[in-house]
This record gives sequence, C-alpha cells and structure tokens, in this order.
Amino acid sequence: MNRFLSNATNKIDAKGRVSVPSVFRTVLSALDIKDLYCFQDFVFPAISIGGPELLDRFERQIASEDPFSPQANEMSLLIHGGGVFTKLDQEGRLMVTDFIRDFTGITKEVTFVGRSDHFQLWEPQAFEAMQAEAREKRRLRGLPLP
Amino acid sequence: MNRFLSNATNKIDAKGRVSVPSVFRTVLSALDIKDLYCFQDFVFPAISIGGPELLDRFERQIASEDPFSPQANEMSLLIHGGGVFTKLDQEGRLMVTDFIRDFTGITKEVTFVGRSDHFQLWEPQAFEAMQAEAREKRRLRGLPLP
DNA sequence: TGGGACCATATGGGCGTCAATGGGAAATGC
DNA sequence: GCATTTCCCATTGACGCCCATATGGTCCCA
Repeated sequence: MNRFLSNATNKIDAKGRVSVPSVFRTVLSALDIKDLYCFQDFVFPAISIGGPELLDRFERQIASEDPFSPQANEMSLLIHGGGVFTKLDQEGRLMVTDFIRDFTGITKEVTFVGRSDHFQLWEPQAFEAMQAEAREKRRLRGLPLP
Repeated sequence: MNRFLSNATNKIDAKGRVSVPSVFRTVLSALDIKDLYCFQDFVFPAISIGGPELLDRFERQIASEDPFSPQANEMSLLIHGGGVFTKLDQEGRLMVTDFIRDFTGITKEVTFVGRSDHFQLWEPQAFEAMQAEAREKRRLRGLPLP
C-alpha cells in the first residue's frame, strides 16, 4: 500500500524534533525517498512533504507555460521560495523549524496527514477544524457517494 | 451472499479490540479483502469500512475533476487524511483506535451495520436512534415499499 | 426425543517486538 | 568558542502474535 493515508498526531520534543509516523516512513522507504521536499501548501495552512519528483512535477508545469508569465513567476515564487529540502534523522524524526512553525501555527504537537502521493504537517486543531468544514460542505452539497 | 447485511453489537475488550461478526468476516474473505479501508462517513457519525477498491472509487472521482480545485483538495483531505488502512488480527478482531472513538462516540461496545458493499461501526445508541429516525421519516412520507 | 459430543464464535490475557520519546555525547557550523 | 544539529543508547508503552476459556448452537446417536 504505497501511498500516504490516515492521520496521526505526535509530540515535538525539547530539541524541536518530531517522529514521522512509522506508516509514513514505510511508504517513504518503499518509494525510496531519502530527501524530503517540503513546501508551503497552496491551499491549506499546512506544510506538504514529498519526494524530489514532487518538485520536478511542479517545475515541468512551469516549463509547460510561458516562463515569463505572471503565473509561472508566482508558481516559482511558491515552490522555490517556499520550499526546502530536509532529511530524517536516523530514528525517523524531522526538525520542526521556524519555517514550519510560522506557516502552520504548530507549537507543541504535529498532525501528520496522508495525501496519497505526499503528506502534510498540520497544527492539530487547525486540521480538525478544516476537516470538519470539508465534511460539512460536502454534506450540504449533498453529493452522492460515487 | 457476498454482501454485508444485518447488524450486531460486540464488546470492546480491555485492550481496545472488538470481534468483527463472523458473517461479515465471511463476506470479507469471499471478496478476498485483506486490507480494510476505514474512513469517517460523510453523513453519519460512523466509520465506514470496505476494501481498497472503495478508496479507488473515491480517487477516480477526484481524478475526474480538476485536481487543483478546492473541492478535489477537500475531498482528498477527507478520504486520504480521514482514512486508514487496517487489518484484522488472526481471531478476526480490529483495534478500536481513538481515530474511531472520537468520531463515533464509541466507548465500550460497537454496533456493526451492514451496508451492502461495506459495513459501518456505530455507537449502539446512536445507531438505534438514527435507525428509528429513518424509519419514522419514511413512514411519514408514506413511501410504498417497492 | 433427549442427551452429550463437538464445533464455532466471542472474549480474555501473556509475552515479545517495535515505535515513540527522552536525553547524553560527539560533530558540525557560525 | 558557543550554539545548533546529528548520532547513539535507554525507557516505556502500545500493538501484534499466540494460546486459553466460555458460551451457545448444531449434529449425531442412542
């Protein structure tokens, strides 16, 4: 099952580290991902994390349009200026930097959220709220199950 | 009869496990389902459980619309972020995690409810109430049975 | 038809393994 | 040289694997 699913909340320790859930680490090693590309999500107040091919995909999308267009410029600003590479330590933890804290509001705990080909870091309560909102919207729209 | 029917209530043991009713396990093995996809139901305070093809169906629905649309994003937040894969232990029990408890209100007992191609986990009284309500609504509308 | 053997299911619990977390020590960068 | 990061090891608590027991039902045979 090589995709990121489910959510789990872990604590940040005194050194500012947090364990990536074992299920996610399993997926990472199954996909042979060692360097993690982290960027500020386009939609939610969350950090999205995936492998280098995620960045490649974005860059291909930029390349596919006029490189001097405002859209391409904006996109580059987000994925390059708003992205970093990081690694896990050997216990599978990652550093929660100010880059992450400022954008997400994370302070003491991190909610890891699977998004199929990548996963996200959320402030726990923000995630709860956003998920509830999404569910409510869907309920109101009255969409049938597929 | 390879679909999920009827309902049954079982106890959660001291370790937080509950036996899946044997009728449901029979259906699961008839459909050759080993990994269970569990997600927070869109409508009811219940956890819905089915095979991986349930998730596939949702993903096809997402893929059919603009993948960068807010709707697609919210849908992914629900089915990826709000879904987990789990397995039964070798006695056919599943762990009742906080993920399940928080969403359903389940504490000591679980009501399993067949829903044809999937089944659900309910807090027993919530199920009773919801079923009574559904029956009443239908009676008032005077819908004929087919 | 009644009794008992047998079986399946639901449930309880022991124990080993692994994940999450904490903290000291070495290494690296400014 | 100090601060921050990385490596290493220890602890603990949860979960999975295993086996045991109870309860109720079914089947068979006398």
